[in-house]
Amino acid sequence: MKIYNTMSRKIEELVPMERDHIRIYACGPTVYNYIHIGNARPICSFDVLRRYLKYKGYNVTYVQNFTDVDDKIIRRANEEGVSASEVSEKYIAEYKKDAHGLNVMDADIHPKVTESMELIIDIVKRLVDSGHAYEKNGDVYFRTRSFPEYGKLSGQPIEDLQAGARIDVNDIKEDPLDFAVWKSAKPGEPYWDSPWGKGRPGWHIECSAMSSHYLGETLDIHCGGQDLIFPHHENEIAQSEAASGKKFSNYWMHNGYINIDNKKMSKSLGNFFTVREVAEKYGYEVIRYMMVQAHYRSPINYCKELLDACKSSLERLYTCRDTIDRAEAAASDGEVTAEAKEIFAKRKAQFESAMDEDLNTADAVTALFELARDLNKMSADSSVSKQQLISGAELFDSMTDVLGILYNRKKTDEIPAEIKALAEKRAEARKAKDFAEADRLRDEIAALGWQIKETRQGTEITRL
RNA sequence: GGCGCUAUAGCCAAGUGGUAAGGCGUGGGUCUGCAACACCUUGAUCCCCAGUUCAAAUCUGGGUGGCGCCUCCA
Repeated sequence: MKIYNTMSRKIEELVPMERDHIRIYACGPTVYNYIHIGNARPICSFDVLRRYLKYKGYNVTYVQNFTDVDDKIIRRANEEGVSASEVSEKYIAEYKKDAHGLNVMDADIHPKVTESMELIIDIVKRLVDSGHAYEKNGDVYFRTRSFPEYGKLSGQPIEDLQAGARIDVNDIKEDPLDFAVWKSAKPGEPYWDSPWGKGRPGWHIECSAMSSHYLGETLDIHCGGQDLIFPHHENEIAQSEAASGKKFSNYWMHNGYINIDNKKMSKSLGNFFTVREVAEKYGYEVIRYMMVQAHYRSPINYCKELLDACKSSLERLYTCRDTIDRAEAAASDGEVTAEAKEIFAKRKAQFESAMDEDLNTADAVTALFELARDLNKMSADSSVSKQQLISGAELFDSMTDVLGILYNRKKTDEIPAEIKALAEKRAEARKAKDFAEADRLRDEIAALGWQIKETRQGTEITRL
């Protein structure tokens, strides 16, 4: 399989360090608010990566941190008059609700900054000892010029960075390019004891510390949003490689943005929609589908029209899947025809070659829709065998599992006796060709929250 | 100013030099009491100009438009 490596700016063959094992580190959220749609993108995109690697038979170790100490968290805590940890704990829980709603698997390890202080202090110590960092007034700064390759991920020559940099008023630093790896505690802030006094970690150092601890000094893949390329990932590379002397990550993957009116959605611009509010209107799965229907590196322009289209597309897939089940229940035993085998093999190959090419989920979705059409036709064919439908459904399910969609299939809920009675009355009315009465009963059933419709395999009653 | 991304139908969106997937929507049709679903069908000289080539959405050069990053950000 191939993936686009931001470091080389090329699509490369993915070669793991260990043959069957892939170690992935994904930058997780700073937990000071509900996540917005833009935050949901890397979560979903890299969940698909993980699912596909597993589908391919790899053992995946996936680590995603929670940044639970940070200026924004502290500010929020002060605004609300609660402790920083109350804020972070609350939003970690809310994050998990959203992630689960989006059908995102939990990471194998979800380290928190507050629980990783020893690791962080240790790496800062090593950087100070080796001369890559220095302490000033209780702060510790990374000496950026001590890492000559600085800028290699973002493609920013170090001189241009300096020229274009927003001027930092902090004149404590030796060089404006230097960045904090440890910050001394200001009054009222949470702090930890360190060799440099009471303080807390800078933003970038946590990922260096946690990733190497859980995954080793060299990662297979490091992922995150495009806006993390600079400075976050650039700084991680500098710190990690300066500390270990080894390559930090073999591959770098970055997802594209979600835009609103063609402008980047971000918390700082305030033009964001939370996952929560969109999910209330459309359901989580429409969001998930929206992520998957485009390629992960392309921008997505978020709008109502897109959500509506995604919702309809998803319904088509659900209808197909339900139709297969009904047809299967009605079908009799028999062979999978050679023609069907050929169709299934073709769709499978189509799906895999799309996914192998830098996770082209847009093309993978095409394979899924074409399979859906094939299966709709088979389901309508009265001579189709049970085995053939089962085999098709298995393929269909394996694709939707990789994409992480169709996870809300309605269980055949128990139909209340009241509804059953009304449905029966309607069936009699239809038999007697009293269609006005039949339609009235259908409306009555709908008013009670149930939907009744005719299918090729008979009348079906589902919850609205 | 530096670095980079992008331009494909009404909308969304793939596309690996050989003559444009898929989805949504629209119009038409088949099926069904109706509806819904499904199936068939309806649609693009691929932003502009030049070049390379037997052949360009695809490669090269030059425009134009849109977007992002350049120490808060997914």
